[in-house]
Amino acid sequence: MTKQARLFAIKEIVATKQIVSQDVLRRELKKRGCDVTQATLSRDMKELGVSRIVSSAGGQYAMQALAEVQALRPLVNAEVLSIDSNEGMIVVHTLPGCANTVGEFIDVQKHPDVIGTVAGDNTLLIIPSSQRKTKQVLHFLKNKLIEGQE
Amino acid sequence: MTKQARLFAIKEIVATKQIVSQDVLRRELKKRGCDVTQATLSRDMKELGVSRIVSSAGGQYAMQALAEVQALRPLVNAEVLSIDSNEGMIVVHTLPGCANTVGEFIDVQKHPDVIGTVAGDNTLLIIPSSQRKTKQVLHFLKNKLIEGQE
DNA sequence: ATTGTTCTTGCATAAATATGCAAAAACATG
DNA sequence: CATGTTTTTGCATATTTATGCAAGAACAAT
Repeated sequence: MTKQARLFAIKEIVATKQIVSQDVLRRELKKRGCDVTQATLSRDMKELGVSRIVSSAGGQYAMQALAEVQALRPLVNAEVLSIDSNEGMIVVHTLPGCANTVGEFIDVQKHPDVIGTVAGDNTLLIIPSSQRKTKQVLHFLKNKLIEGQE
Repeated sequence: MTKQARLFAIKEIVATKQIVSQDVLRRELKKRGCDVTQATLSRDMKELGVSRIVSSAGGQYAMQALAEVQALRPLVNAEVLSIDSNEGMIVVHTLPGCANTVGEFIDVQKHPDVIGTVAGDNTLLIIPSSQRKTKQVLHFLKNKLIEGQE
């Protein structure tokens, strides 16, 4: 697994699960076939701008807003946190305020099996032309949004 | 110096200075005549929702929004008007302008079967991880949003 | 005042995170 | 390919943060 893939996996895990320590994250990554040490994760999180948030309720990791992170890339890639789907639609999580940008980016592709997108603040909903096409569109989006190639 | 005064001083210091560790904060407080241990500050920051933010640029403490979201729970109850669903998604109606708040509240739960929420002004769409899970998620949300229990 | 209760704090230490350094891997160039 | 350069990583450990426990302070009710 490449470093880039690991960084994205970290974003996705942090966006969708309660991660309370780097060691928990390490185990989560291991499940996905990525075996690295806590030291590497400490460096990754610094690079990604993922921090531990504490409150009376407990502590967990979360992405910071893009503005706070002096992000190197003005790329859609940096704004996308995770991509999930169920049988009939696809949900993309983004940094706060970025769903719209990512939605427009997808719109201009004019993929024949994407009939529409709806953007909230940090969540983007993508509707495939048919439930049958969901997987196919999901694959297309992961390529497009993460690796950033055709 | 009372605890309340100290908590206020911490907020003020964190908002105006680069605080990179609890020990730096401890020295800053000492200048103002407040001499406490690092252990106390760890507890204070948890209570205040002040967290350490890291990025390539370095690390420093800042107030966090997540704590505020958790504190919203009592309000969420009042803002929710209705919860309905069809086979594949759930729609929550809220007071005007409140859909976003309720959405964030649901997001931070990170329920494994909720892959995302999209908020309009007074309508919130919730996407379950699978159509099979819709009923289950619906039940969870009714508990969480209406009865308001854990 | 006495007793019981709750809150706050420091101490010691456990737990978690960050980092210097060297090795390995990836990349570039002659 | 051989050689020099940069990047990535693990190891060991330093640094930083969190917490169990007991003592002291604050408060209440009798």
